[in-house]
Amino acid sequence: MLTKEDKKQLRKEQIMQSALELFASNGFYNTTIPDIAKQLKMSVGNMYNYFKSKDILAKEIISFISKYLGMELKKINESDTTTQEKTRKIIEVYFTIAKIKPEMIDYFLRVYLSNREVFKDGCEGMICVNEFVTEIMIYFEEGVACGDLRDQDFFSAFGLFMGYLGGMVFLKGEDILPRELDEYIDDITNNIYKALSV
Amino acid sequence: MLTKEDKKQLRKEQIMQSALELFASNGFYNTTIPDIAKQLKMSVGNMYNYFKSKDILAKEIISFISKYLGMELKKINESDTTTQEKTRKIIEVYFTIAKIKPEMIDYFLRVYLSNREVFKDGCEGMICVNEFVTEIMIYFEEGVACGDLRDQDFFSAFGLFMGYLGGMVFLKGEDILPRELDEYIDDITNNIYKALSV
Amino acid sequence: MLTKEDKKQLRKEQIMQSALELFASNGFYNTTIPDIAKQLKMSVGNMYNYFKSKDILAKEIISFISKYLGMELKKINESDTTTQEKTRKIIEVYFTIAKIKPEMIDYFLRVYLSNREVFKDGCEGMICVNEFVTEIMIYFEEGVACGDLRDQDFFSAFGLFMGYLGGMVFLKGEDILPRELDEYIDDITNNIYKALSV
Amino acid sequence: MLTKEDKKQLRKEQIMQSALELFASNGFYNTTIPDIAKQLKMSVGNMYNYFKSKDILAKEIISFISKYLGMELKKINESDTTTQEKTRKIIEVYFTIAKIKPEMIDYFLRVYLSNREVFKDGCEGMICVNEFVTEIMIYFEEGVACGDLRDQDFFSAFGLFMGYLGGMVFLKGEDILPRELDEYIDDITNNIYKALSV
DNA sequence: GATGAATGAGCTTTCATTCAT
DNA sequence: AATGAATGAAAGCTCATTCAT
Repeated sequence: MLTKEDKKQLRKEQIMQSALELFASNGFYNTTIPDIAKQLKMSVGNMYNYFKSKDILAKEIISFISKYLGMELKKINESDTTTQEKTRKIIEVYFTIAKIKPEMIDYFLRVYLSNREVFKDGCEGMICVNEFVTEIMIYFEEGVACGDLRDQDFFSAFGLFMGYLGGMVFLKGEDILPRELDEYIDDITNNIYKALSV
Repeated sequence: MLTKEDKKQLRKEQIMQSALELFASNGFYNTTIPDIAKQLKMSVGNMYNYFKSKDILAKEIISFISKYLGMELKKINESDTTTQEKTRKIIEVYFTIAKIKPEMIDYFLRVYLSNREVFKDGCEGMICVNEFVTEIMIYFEEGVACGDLRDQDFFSAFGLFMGYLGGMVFLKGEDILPRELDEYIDDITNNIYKALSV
Repeated sequence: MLTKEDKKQLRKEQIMQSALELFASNGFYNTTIPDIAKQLKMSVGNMYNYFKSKDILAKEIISFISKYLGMELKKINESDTTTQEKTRKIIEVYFTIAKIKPEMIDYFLRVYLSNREVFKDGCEGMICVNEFVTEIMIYFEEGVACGDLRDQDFFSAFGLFMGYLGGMVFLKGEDILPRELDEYIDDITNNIYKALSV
Repeated sequence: MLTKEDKKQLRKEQIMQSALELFASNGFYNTTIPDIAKQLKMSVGNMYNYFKSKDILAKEIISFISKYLGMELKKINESDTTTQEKTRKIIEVYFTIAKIKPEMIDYFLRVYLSNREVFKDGCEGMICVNEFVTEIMIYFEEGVACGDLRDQDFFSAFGLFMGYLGGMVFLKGEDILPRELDEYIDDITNNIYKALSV
């Protein structure tokens, strides 16, 4: 049977999931605590038994997402393939999540990146997206180590990779892309690999 | 001497400049009309003689920025150089603006891209950033036409270019980049050109 | 003991009563939500937990009044008397209410009838004063049925009856009437009955 | 040629006419001075050269209307006909004005009667509708004098007459009347005359 | 833990009126 | 007389958070 702790953790995750969806689709400032409570059929007051403030809720969500994305990337990093194949896999995973759990990527782009003031205290630098960034770093460093990727400043590579993918998902979200994200995978893999490889 | 029309236009631009700075540094929802008015030493009510609503103000600002950036890019497109050199110039201009008028790029990234609900009516698709996007399109198509760039989906190239640059400026803004933006210009030019060239 | 529902309903009625008084004496546009809240020693925000908007509050009040007046008239309609006596009773009831609960009649005349734009959505036609008008209709039709009243267009009779009574209360409110309303009952009964009877 | 005085008076009347229309159709509080100025293609500031305040403008308008209605009634009073015929004529005139210059009657009902606070200072009692009321009084007293009308309290008769007519126009305005106002003239004349005659 | 009424500061917007030109 | 920018107080409404139950 579930312990009290477990039950509380479960409830917290339910709240985070609901909040994640609402924040991602309506934005941080256009989502109210009552909105979240209503979606959960929970009282406003009780929400505060789980998260002391709206900001804290937002921060816990981004950590949660970072862990989730990090885990997915870890699988790729640990797989036994070429750097090129890993590059493609990362893009595929990113786009797949953008398709089946769009709220996650949207949260990343439209809540976390867009409202830095909310994350100022407690998520300085990349603290709250640490797991995710770490895996990208591993991907890059291993690529360099095995001689596939050029040895350049990590952030230069990171900006390229993540800026590019984020940009594409954003364009898709804005209904500006003429084709499905999947259909760009070849092009993008190609572009990124050409850019990063030796 | 200035006509009444001119004076009004001037005042509008002063308001836009002040609002631009405040929106860019504090975010759209954390900047209030009284904040803007106070910075201008103007009454709240009078602000509404120039812009009928906060949203409209935000929209006029993004159009203004788009025109400004578009103009800068136009100069590059019209210059007589190689595509590679143009690529570098675009990056330089982008980073220069990010340095001397950081509020412009910040507004782009943190207000325009981040609060789409505000720009929903009137800035659908890329209407309000039309001038800017158009110049990137020209850069790309001319590069393809003269055989320098690979002929791929425009958005795939656009996402790479703009996602990358935006990502770098963002990282800089977050104080995550270990070096100055300028110092990345070589790497980035290299990466982008490798990605896009034939 | 009172259930939560009951308590909420009670509070709603307290708010309606306060608002009714203020609207009736100061007018709809000269009564602010803070005014109402202050009279109730309640916070502005909390008011909105009971009524989603000032307009909705105004509409619920008129329905409330209509029901109250309708009930009073119903008693008369159901009493076993002559049409002439009923006519007098209606006038008496109307004037009595105008004396002991003047805010009700005033609300009717000075808020409901005077600010139609407020009641446009949701109170079209006579929806919100349905109960009241229905009883007048019953009075009239029964009077016709039993041969006491002339069979004429209902609205012609309604306009006479209600316009007349409203007009008198209005004149009283303006301090124009030289005598008390009660003292006009004979005259008015006489005039109306002469006008409507066969 | 027009003197300065005349020109000013003319302009004042133009303003009053525009304001009358706007007040009557949108209500006093929903009509702004800029609204009126715009309709007149005149500047806001200049409006204040003609009327020192919005309230004063409203008061001058009601006096203007009262004079106009008084004049029309005077013609009837001075005509050589029976009281019954005069009664009908008054109703006809009232309904005719309600049809061809609806803003006048609407102003009376929806601005003057409905926003007493505006007319408190300067239009106490019936000062500002004096000309109009006087003619009704003359109609009534002559009717009594010549033995056609019962000698009752004037206000009892006035309330009946004006309450009735006002009520009918109001019902028409609300689109509640099933027939045209004209078609009620017989009924109403009949009802009023039965009520008032000996 | 759970409820939701209560608070109150703060937001965007409006508008009668004034005043420099 | 004419303009319209400027003022500033005030309105309706929202919402994160608290607290009595």
